[in-house]
Amino acid sequence: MTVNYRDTLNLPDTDFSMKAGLPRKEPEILDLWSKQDLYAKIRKKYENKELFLLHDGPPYANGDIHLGHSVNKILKDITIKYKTLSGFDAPYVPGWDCHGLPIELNVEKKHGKNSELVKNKESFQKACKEYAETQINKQLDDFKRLGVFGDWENSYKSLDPKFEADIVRSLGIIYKEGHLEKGEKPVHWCQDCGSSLAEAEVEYIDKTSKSIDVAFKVDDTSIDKVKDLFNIKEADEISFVIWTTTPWTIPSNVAVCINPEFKYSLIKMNNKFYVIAFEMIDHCKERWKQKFDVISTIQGKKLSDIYLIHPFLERKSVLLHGDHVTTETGTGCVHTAPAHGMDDHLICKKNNIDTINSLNNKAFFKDELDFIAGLPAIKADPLIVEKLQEHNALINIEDYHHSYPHCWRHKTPLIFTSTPQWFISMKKNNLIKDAMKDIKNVNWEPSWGFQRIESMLSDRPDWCISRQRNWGVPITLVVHKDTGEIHPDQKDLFEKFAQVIEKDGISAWDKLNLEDFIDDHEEYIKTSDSLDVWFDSGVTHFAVSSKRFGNKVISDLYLEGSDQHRGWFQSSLLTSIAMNNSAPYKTVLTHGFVVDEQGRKQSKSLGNVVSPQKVWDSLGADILRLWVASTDFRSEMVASDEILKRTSDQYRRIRNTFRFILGNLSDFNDKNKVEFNDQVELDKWIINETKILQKEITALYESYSYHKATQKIHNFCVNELGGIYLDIVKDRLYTCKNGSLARRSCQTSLDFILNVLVRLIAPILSYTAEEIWQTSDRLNDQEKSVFLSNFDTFEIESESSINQSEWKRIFEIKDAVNQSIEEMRNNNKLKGSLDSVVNIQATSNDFQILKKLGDELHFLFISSEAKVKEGKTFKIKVTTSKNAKCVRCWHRDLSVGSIQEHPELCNRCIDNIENDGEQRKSV
RNA sequence: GGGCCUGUAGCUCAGUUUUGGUUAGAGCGUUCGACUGAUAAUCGAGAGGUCGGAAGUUCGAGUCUUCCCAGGCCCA
Repeated sequence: MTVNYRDTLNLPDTDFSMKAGLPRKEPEILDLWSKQDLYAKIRKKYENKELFLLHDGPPYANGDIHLGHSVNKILKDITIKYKTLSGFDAPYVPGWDCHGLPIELNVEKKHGKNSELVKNKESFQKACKEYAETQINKQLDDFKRLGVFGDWENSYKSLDPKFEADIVRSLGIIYKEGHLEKGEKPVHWCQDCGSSLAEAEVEYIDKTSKSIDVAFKVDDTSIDKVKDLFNIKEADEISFVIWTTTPWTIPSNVAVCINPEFKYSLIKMNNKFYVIAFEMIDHCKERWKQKFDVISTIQGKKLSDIYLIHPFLERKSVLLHGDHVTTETGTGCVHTAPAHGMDDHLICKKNNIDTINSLNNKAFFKDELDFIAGLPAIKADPLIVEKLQEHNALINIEDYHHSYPHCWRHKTPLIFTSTPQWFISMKKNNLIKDAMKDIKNVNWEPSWGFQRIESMLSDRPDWCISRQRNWGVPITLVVHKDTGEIHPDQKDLFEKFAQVIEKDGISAWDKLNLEDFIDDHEEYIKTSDSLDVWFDSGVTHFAVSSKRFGNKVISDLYLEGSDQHRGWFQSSLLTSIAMNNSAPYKTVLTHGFVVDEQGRKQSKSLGNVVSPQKVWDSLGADILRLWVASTDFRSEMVASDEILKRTSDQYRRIRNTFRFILGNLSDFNDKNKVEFNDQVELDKWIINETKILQKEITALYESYSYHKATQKIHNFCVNELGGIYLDIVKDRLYTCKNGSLARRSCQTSLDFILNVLVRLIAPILSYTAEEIWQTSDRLNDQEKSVFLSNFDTFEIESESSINQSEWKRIFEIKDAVNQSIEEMRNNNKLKGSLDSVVNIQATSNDFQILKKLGDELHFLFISSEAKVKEGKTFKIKVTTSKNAKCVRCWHRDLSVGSIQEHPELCNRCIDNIENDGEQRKSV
């Protein structure tokens, strides 16, 4: 280029860099948000708007946050930001669950199990509290780093004395409503914890146990009856054979169950007589490796009112009927120890048979059984087996592999044993019935959430809320020291104790003197159990939502992982029904778990864990946010290096689209805006497309379909913008006269797109949206942050000479032209599309449409010339332009070389440089 | 073992309900090409799928039924 015509062009100019550098830039934006106190500003702006309450389920205050936490917080944040931009008052109060065993174990580990600090309850509680607080601070920084907006300074923590007091008050209300019950039921017990465990603390791991088949002789009082039933005369004694995998429970046996619907057979083996289920004969032969004869078979239901004798204790054991008896394995006769099994417990309760527990309240064998006295339950197995052998009651012993409950912390096998516990009863005051009814009024998202919680509720046992631990809220009950009866004033005592705890924390319970509260204090004692931590988080609707957003407020949304159908969704539901007779939420939305590319769960041992910290340090939190948003969170969410790389690609495309738009708006302001009716037709088209997009995207946000929203935004950048609009419009932006209508019309559209798009991406790409906002004065002059702006609602403009469906057809033709140009390229007939001349023969309809573009048709194809004529068929002919190339606009035109002053330029460019500039109507 | 859920191109997702219907779509990536005025960017074109598997219903199945396989959550 002899003359520097490049300077006569309007080329893009922006500080918005192509390379994002998110790991460096994001902390700066975080600082900016913090400095301008953005969250408080948002609250102020929306204080009188309609409330949208997303109530945060508290993560446990232990350990670094992992990808699952990130998914959960980001989904919540996207939702909150979308609702905010939609004009709702959508506060977010994050919280933490702070009591419980894992924290105790960490503190024990840190200070030593036998240290003075740990042994003293008060100092131990203090240490637990301090530990939890350090964990919270660490997690808090990480949650903030994700770009999550919330009231971080006023987050809720279940360790706050005020919160602890509200837990006590909640229990008080539940007590008043008649749902509390003292019971002695078998619970999972961990010998290492010295405590019963919640369902959530139990883990099933494969284990090999000793399984034994044990003979229970028929008692003298019943032998004749049994002989009659089986029609046998010669037998002196007959035994029922049971099978169990827990020999240590034999001393607690009080019954043997059979299924009345099954058939039972009398068999003769080694000259002795036994009864087993008919269906289990082959199974037993195989397991026992014995031959035996079947003497006779009768229906199970005939075997009633029969007593057996315990194999080595002087005690009778009764034969019971039960539907829970199956023919899956064993003998069809089930050893029943109500102290150590839920089915056993229930069937004995039904038949009014007392529980006998040979374990003491620490799950060691009581003194009365001298051969095993003082042993922990499972350790007694070999001695029990020996004892059975001595009494000729052991038919068979073998290894048995099964999935067995283990402690989630210790990974050691649990036992099931009865201890005195406090329960929230499901039936006593219709709690479960009311809950089952109310879940029908909740919107479960996805809809199968309903089936899930329904089936879980329908078979759930009473809720054991007692824990024999130290780091937890005390069950502030006062009971009679002899009878165990609850004090008559208990209803009022809850509030009194709550006030003490609110002032001095949970340690105050151990220190307070009953004489300060009741007159008959000498007759009563304080209970020492603490509350199940699930109770703590279960009452956040009371301790947090009700307190901050109005009494008995019902949250719009609970949003947690699908595991919470058994956890928090349920504990919240049950306490809320018990306290307020209503579910605490209107909608429950669940997300799946994070898995690796093979669909397996992420675990340290598999080495497939993606750390969120690494992601935001290397790629940026916005990439993590985009990954969360672009994944269908309703099922498992796959995370891997490749997927994050794809996500970065997607991000770059969106970023570069903004960069291009920002670059071409550097000289644009409100005064330059062109009225819609005066705009070039193509610019009108993209404005309408953008409005349609906005409508679609907000609808997708509304239905939590973030992955579809993300895809649509990206596709818009790629297809409508990159592939069509921006590509075509470049010519006009760069080459038209600076202040010309042709150029300003286009900038008006770009400005519109920018305004709409930056808001649409803000809930997801929060950092980038803010960076864009801060880069552009046009945006920044509206509000100081994108999050102080709102979505607008738009009407589709119809004052266009070419409507949207005609444009659709035009772009189909453009696709066809592209293919023809490509063919020419492949044949080396031309290189760039500006080398081409396009001739179209179109049928009537197409002709009428294309004609509307007039002389500007070639700009549509980015060719140097284009003509259309009417014909019977549709044909495209692409030829190579013979004309010289204009060095400024790169179009090939006949006029190039014909003007003396500018021999390298075309007429159009000269017009744009020296005269009024060209006119554009359509393209 | 049971309940609920998932399985469509290398990757992320549409399409599966109310309505079973021509050659199953998109974007990314990949390959080839163009441009060098969005440049570690952008534009164009191409390749890529026995819709987890099998059987069945039907004139016709990604879509309906049954079974199986792999995986997830929760339980036992």
